[in-house]
Amino acid sequence: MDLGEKQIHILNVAEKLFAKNGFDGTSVRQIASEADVNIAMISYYFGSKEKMLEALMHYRFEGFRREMDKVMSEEGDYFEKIDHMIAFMIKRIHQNRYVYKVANSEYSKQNRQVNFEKYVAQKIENYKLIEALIKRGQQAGVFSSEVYIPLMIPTVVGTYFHFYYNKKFFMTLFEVDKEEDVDDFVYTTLTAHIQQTIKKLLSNEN
Amino acid sequence: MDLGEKQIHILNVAEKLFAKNGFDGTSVRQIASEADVNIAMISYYFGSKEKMLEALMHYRFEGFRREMDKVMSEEGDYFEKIDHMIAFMIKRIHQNRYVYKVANSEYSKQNRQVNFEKYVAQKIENYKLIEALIKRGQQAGVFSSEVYIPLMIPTVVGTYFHFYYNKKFFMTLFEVDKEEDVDDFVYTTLTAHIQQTIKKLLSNEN
Amino acid sequence: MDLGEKQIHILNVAEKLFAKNGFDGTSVRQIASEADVNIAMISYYFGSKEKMLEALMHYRFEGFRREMDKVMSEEGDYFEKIDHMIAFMIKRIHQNRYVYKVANSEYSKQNRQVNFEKYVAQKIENYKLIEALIKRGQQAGVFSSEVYIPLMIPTVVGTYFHFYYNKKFFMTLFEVDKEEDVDDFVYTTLTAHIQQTIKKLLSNEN
Amino acid sequence: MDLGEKQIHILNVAEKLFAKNGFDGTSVRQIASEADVNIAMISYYFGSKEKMLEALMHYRFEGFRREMDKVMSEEGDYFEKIDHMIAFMIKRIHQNRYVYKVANSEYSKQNRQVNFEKYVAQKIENYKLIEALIKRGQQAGVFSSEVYIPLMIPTVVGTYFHFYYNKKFFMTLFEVDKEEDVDDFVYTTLTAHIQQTIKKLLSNEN
DNA sequence: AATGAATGAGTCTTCATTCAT
DNA sequence: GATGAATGAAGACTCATTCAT
Repeated sequence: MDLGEKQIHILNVAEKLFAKNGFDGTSVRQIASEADVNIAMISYYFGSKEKMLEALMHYRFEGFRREMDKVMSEEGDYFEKIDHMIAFMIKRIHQNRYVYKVANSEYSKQNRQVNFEKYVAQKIENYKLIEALIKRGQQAGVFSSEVYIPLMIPTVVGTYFHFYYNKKFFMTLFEVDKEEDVDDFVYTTLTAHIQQTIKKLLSNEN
Repeated sequence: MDLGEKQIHILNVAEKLFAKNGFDGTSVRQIASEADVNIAMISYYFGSKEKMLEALMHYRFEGFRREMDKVMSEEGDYFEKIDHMIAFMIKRIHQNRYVYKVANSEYSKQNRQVNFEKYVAQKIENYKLIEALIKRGQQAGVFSSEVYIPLMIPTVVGTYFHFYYNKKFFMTLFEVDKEEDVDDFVYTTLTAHIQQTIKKLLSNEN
Repeated sequence: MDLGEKQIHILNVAEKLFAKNGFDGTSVRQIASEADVNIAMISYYFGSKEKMLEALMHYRFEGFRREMDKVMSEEGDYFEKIDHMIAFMIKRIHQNRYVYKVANSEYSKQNRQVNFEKYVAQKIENYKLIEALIKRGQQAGVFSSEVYIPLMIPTVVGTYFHFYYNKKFFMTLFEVDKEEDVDDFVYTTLTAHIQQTIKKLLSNEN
Repeated sequence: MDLGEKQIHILNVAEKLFAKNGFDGTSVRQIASEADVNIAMISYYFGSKEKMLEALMHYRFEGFRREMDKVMSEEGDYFEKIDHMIAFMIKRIHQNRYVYKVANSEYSKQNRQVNFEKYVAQKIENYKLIEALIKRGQQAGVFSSEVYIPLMIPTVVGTYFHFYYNKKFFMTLFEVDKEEDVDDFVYTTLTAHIQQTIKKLLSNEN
């Protein structure tokens, strides 16, 4: 599906509303009104509310694997590669946090009418990339072998999300008042924390 | 608010439906029908859908702090205390995973009509408990000081949730087919992973 | 029906709420809550919401005819009798304005479930009293004969009600600000206006 | 707001139902069903039940002042002008008696959600027209000065309404059986009664 | 290609009343 | 005599989608 300017505008509006009020909590009326577009356009362009979310996810997630591949092939030792990888993941997720939020939420529902096939396929591909890196590091004797590789994803990604969903709470603890400084905090302190956590976990010494 | 048997029954039904279909995705009709109760009872007992969620959260979260306090005062060295604490947290959260899911989801919404004051107050209390333990460990020279204490919560809790929201995916990687074995996995492997992660992070050697 | 203290209390509360929000606009819940009485009591005491209104009307309208009879037998010439009668009517109606308001409103509805038999019977009796007085005056040659006797009731009563329903508007025109001064205005100026109107209408000179 | 054919149809249906059963006593379901229109159309066209009433009032009251102005500028002496004015007012009000009934009823409620600003503004304008006429008559020495001008409105309008709300009763007294003859009665006898009343009140002789 | 009107199913909540105690 | 729990019907309104143009 090739997206026109108007479609993209609608997706941007929808993304923000979904993040603010949830998928169910956002009506197509709201989206149409905020995007200054006729209500019928959503069905017209995307077919349905659900398919609009699919289009949004595709639009945002596209290119993740390719870029991550590139990042991981940058020169550096294994720990540096981990650093790059985590920094990239957090940055990418943070930039697309709105879609991820809706995606996570809808994905975990049972009788979902949203099609997550592509989303899952991408998850698998990304996991394989990470697994491959760690296994190579283990074979090289740099990384500890006593580690649950699949569970490192939840630690990286889950740390970010639990922080972000409760950012008000945590930013108070760090005495960060301004909303604008959150981005900064994510790219510096939070990223550093996750990198430190994973690297220590992978380290051989204990 | 003291809950009668019927109220508790309704809350149990609501909890599962909320977890399955989301708060907005669940109608009071559905709840009433599944609980085999007249629709009007929800308003009668709880006042509104939102207040029912508040009642549910109160019902489930009550006692957390007291129990956690108890767990942390069990004998053992600092690392054992961390082990106990994490095991307790994961167990408690896993048992109440349904409410936590709804709570997290609704909490992160903007124009929410659900009152989260108690929920937030509890978060703070729990955090203080953890912070106190770690600071004592640091003063005793057992724990590393180069650590972002507040961010350890997201690492513990976020790891669990991101695992659980995507359990289908991760259980495939661990070749666990049966739904019943998930509980087991959470209490053994996942708990071990989180304990290992946090303990390595807190360790002085690196 | 003999009314206990509690019943009367409920009727007083109901009366005010009906006047404020209309009969349909007032729920038995509201009445029960404001009267600090169990909801079931309304049905228990009166049978239904409608029958409660009937009880209220009976309670308030009782004695009207007897008193009016007495007023009209006071000594004085025919015009003085008219003065006394109008003053009495306005006073009585003003005192019971709340019930009259509901009664009027409900009475004019079509598919009403409220029984207005007694109310109508009383109307007729009152009319006969007035008619008799005027006819006597006409026979005595004091009152004009070119007058529609039945239509004088609407002129007396209607003037009061249209004034009262729009009291805010008219009190502004008379530069009366305080709500408390309305009673005074009704008993002096408004009563005088109606008396003047009817007496001129009945006068023989023109 | 420009009204289409369907909107006007809905308003006509609503008007009659409101008059019959009151505003609260009429459900949008009823209106929609009687007007053979989907329920959602009421919200779609008017926004809400309350706003529908506002639209109805606007639709019916529009043009009153302009027409009344015209009527009052017809040639004739002061008393003839009063005759014309009263005849016009009664005719206009009688034609729109349904809306007036609801408007009066809702206007006198306390916590009303209906916006009556325009309605009140119109009341004031109409009053000024009447006041001006009477004052000119007084200055010309034709009308008595011992008269409460603002209270003449309640006498004109209130007489009509109290008659109409109790038309069954009064028509019995006049031995008018057929509903169709009521219109006639209003335009002849009732109008004559009101004209006579007001003119006698304004006359200098007494 | 794009739209405003229209739809029917669905939302939560409140209603007056009754029932068992 | 009095009550709190419970009921089924109805309340106004909003939903995502479709249709005729």
